Amino acid sequence: MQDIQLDTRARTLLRTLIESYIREGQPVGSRTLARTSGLNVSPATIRNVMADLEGMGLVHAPHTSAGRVPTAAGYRLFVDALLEIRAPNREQVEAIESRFSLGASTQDLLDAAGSVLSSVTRLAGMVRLPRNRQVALSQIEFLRLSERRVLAILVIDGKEVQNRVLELERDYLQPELQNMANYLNAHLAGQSLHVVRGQLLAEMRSVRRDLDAMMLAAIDLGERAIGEDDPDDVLVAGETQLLNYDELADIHRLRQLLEAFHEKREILAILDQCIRADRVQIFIGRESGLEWFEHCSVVTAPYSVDGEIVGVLGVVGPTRMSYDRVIPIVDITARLLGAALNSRGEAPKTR
Amino acid sequence: MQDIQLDTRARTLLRTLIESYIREGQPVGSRTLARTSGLNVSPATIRNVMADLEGMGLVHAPHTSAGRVPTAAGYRLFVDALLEIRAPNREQVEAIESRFSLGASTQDLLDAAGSVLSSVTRLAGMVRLPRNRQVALSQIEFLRLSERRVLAILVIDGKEVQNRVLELERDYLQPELQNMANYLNAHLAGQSLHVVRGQLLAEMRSVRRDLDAMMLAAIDLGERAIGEDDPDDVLVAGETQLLNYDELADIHRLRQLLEAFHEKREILAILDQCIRADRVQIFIGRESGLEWFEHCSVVTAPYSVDGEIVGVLGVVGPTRMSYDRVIPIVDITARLLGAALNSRGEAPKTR
DNA sequence: CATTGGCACTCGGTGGAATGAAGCGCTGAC
DNA sequence: GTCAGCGCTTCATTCCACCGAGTGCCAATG
Repeated sequence: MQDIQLDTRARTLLRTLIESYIREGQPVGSRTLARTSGLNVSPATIRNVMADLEGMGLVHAPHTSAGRVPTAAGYRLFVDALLEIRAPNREQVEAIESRFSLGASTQDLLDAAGSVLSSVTRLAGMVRLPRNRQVALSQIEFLRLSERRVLAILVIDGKEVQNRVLELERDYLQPELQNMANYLNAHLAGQSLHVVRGQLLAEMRSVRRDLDAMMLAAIDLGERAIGEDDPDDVLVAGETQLLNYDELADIHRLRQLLEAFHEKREILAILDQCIRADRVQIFIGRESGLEWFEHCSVVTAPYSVDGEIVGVLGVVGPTRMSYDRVIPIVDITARLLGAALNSRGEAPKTR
Repeated sequence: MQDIQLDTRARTLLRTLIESYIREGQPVGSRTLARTSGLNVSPATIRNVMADLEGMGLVHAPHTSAGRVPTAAGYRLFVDALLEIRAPNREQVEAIESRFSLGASTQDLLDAAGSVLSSVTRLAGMVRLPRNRQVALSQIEFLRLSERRVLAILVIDGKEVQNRVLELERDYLQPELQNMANYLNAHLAGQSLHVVRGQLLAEMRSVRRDLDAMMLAAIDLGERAIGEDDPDDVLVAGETQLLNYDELADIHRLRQLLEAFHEKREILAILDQCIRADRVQIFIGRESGLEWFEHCSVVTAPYSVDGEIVGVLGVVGPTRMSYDRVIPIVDITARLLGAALNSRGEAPKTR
């Protein structure tokens, strides 16, 4: 895959070819290209160029006498160098924005993002749930369930609530637990979860002897409550949209695809690859490393809160999706989701 | 749809026809029937009988010279009168039983039930989540989140935890909340949720003037915490199994089907119809009231805890599913799920 | 009267041939 | 380098003939 210098004409042709193929879904012949490319050349000339492009592996003829179809490499070059991103339509932006209602919970916002992606792009949407490392812990409480089981309640951002059942070695009475919670709240509330965790660990290691037994137990308990992080997960929306695309209509493949969405593990793997990138990323066909993604592409963008990337969202669809439309939508959705999550951040501090 | 008296021979023929169609998925001709029915009659005779059956609307010929295919009415008669349920295979029962691991949470058990149904029957499984009216409330706690928002924590069966955020008219301080929780726990813990609710309402109405302000507030709070029941929901598993059946392979229908599973509302409606029946129930084709169920059947069975029906589970598949295999599986799964939920019921009382 | 064998008829599916359209490669001219 | 033209390849569609499965009807039979 050495990168190849193409003259302007070849680039124009490749671009119009791909655009046409994305629109029509059928091999594009030289005559069509001659008409639509805007260049003033004859089909014969175009045929020559196409032969070159085929030699470079950018296009491919399904059979001797059919038009050309872009290859994965062709798409790659296209999105990297030839694609003109449509300026995001103002109405669309507003339409998306309106789906993120102001008072919504994190879960609602994520759901909304998934459904926006899927409905606006008519593809399958997916949202990597945010790591909650950097969300602020506003309160922690313990509740004795039974002899050795304690329910830890984490209130995050003053809104989200998480429960965890802890199995303990000895029995704690409710007043004890109350005290520990008070201690932890006094010291740690308002910090982000991973900071809290770091502090707890640090305190446990270094200043152990300076603390009385209660605080020590409190720290231990706190660490255990925070430590067992939920297994990160991914949210998928509108996978049935993919039934609309003929090239995926092979029942067998389709089943594989839908099951992958169900399992989610592989989707997760793809999204995890993107979490570092700070802008829109595109995987074409097998670039994702999954064979059954042969005819699929993935467009993702990370979203961030407080300048820190907390998750990724994106869409999956046929390789011939209209990137010019999809890319800005994914981009905007990521931004707006980030913004929505952000604006909701000022938790009313309690106590 | 007057019920029709069929002589033994006609019944035998209808049965073998349907059995054959379920196996092969293709119209059944008179010769095949003559061979497989076990009756010692010629194809010609069978043709006469088939003409009668067709007159009664039990079978139908897709075109002049094809074999016969059962109609919805035919299936109905078949499952009502002709079907011989296979005795549940002991190994299968054990296989299913083993999927309900002993210590699992309610959610896990329900998931397991869905996945068992889908994998064993190779159809789409669904489980109506149990109404939690009759599960015992073992503990209730309140946690002040911010000025007017209180988190109510319901511990059910000593295991399950439910959170609800209540928006209140005035500010309550944590000690106040603690008192109210104590009061409620003392009076109500261990009762089933709907009993609790009834008690709360009764007390509020009748003995209002005998209670001090605190208890009154406590009762109000308790009522609000319990009152907003989660919207009941349904769990769907393995809907991609349906992609295996040719008769549903029409992409368009398939999409409708999968989207229905996604939406779940219509599935819910079907399941709700079954919640009263105390045994396996079967809907064939349009009997469910949904046109797009044309070629689908639904087999359901309620499951119960403590003798009280708390939910329904079942499968959806093509009309020509093998009822003799599916029915006992659905039946057993329902029983085993009930048993598993039951054995887990003895909540360790706290406090 | 129920049963049966026979016969003509009707469809749907299959396979091959014919036709047409789309499009390419190549060549030779400008 | 560009282009028109020619011949070739391939796929898709159509048409037709044919086969097989299966029916409906009828007349014969016990």
